[in-house]
Amino acid sequence: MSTRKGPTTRPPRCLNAPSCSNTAAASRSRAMPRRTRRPKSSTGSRNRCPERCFERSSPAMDESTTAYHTIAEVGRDLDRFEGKEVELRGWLYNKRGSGKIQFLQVRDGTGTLQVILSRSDVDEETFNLARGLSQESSIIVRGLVARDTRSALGFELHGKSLIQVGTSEDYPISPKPHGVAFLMDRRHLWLRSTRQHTILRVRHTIIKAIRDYFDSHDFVLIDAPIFTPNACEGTSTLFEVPYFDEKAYLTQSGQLYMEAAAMAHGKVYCLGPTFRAEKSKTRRHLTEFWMCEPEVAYLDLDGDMDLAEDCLCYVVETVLEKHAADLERLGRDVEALRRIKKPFPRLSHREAVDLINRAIDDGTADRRSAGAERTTTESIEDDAAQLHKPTTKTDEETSPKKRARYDDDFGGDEETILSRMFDRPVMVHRYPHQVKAFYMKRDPDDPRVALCVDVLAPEGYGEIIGGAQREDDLEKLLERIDAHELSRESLGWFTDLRRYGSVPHAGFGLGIERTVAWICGLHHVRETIPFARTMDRLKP
RNA sequence: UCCGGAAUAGCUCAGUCGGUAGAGCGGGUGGCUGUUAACCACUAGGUCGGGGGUUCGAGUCCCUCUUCCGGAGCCA
Repeated sequence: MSTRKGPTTRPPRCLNAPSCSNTAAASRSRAMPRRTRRPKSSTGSRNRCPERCFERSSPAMDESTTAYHTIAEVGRDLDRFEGKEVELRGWLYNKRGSGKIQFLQVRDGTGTLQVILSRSDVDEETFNLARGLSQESSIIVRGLVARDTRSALGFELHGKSLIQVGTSEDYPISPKPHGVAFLMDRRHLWLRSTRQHTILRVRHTIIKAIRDYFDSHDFVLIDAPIFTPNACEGTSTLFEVPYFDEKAYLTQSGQLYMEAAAMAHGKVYCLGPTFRAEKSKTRRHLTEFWMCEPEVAYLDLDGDMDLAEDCLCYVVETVLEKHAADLERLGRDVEALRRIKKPFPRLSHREAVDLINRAIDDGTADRRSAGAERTTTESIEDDAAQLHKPTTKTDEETSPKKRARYDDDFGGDEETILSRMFDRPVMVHRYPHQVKAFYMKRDPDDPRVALCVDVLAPEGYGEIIGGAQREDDLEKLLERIDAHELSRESLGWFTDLRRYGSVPHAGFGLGIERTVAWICGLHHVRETIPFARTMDRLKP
């Protein structure tokens, strides 16, 4: 929907264009919106729709002083709008009132505003229409903008007229807490709830910040394919799909393609969906998730860590600038986010293992998982209710003391312990090579480890970035391919990159959903993506 | 796949020792001119997840299946 500032200057367009183009039957069959008050207008005959649909009588369609605005627009420029009449188009979020006054909470996508309808200000038909509105009815309201300290936004609207555009009967998500399964089944509606609305707006900002960061550092966006002929990393389970007469797989990483692109453009990144068919059932796993993967020619591991650190700081800073109040409302400890500043601690895997084991021995290891103190329920209001819910107990006093090992990857527990020791992301580098992907370069100073890095978000959130310097030597790469029992032939294009002007290069993959969960302080990644795909959820 | 937990009104839940089913919210009706998850009164709403068993009697005990939730492994 277009938004206009100031009075309408171009001819208004019928919102309902398809059904207005003289398809009388279609138009008649749809519920005729109830219009209760014809706004005074002397030029109402212009732009009339040939059918008797509501657009022609909508206040917006008349050339009056009232223009259509969003709640955000009004809030941004309150000095200009105060005392002016505006029109809002949105949905009824909640309603309270008496026989003489009605308080409508109207959301329009940009915000939620209270509209007051007094019996003394409007005609009876309008007042009764307001009284009878149900949750999520779509409505168009006109009224005067007024400052008021009783409003959370600092202003409200004194309604003068009201049109119901669409009805909404038995809206399932009532303004009370619901269970996760119930809400996930109705994710298409849950998106409208304040909390979910806020989270997806923060997600938008995070993705935009990531793109802005790379764009402003001379990176080129290169889109990686979704269909791939073979496993990129060989370890994870892939989704297999028929591809004409052969089999294809949904990509689990754009990484290899980014290596090719980096040899063409120097600095590149991709940002797209990734698919893993692993049967993971945890709060940090999805079968379909989004990843940003930068790749840079002539970059070594230290440079790669610099890049990851700088990028994350920019993203956090940007989110804090735009969403500090939103994060507060989500229950996020904003001060903890403000501490996310360079430099991030850098530990070798070996040092990290020692640190973890010392903590386990001292009994200071904190295994609680991130966000565990909160339960996942939701009301349509901000999650004040959630914060008052009884805490769930998650301390695992009985958990066996499993010590970290030099020759093995971290488990979730170890990651959690480590990430709780620092107030900013931790970069753990040089993991044992045998637990890492074939394309990672071995450390020339210690062939037991790979030149790789995992960035663990603090507060128990764990891994949000995995990166590495890539093996640029043809012979060594071929050895790795054989050792991992991958096909030299199908990776021929990839090994070509080492035949024709190979250079040191590095990159990483940043998980969008885990980053959103961390920044928003969420318990589970399923709330960070509009329509989560998990092991046992493909709907809606 | 493995280990735990759960399933009762549209939703969130309670239901004691095995004795014929409860609340709040939501819906409906009425009341209230500044409400903030509004409030007050009245009202409708149930195959207690499916199947089997024990018992005079099962929401409650046992077996089984299904679904969901949490966790592990793997990973971003």
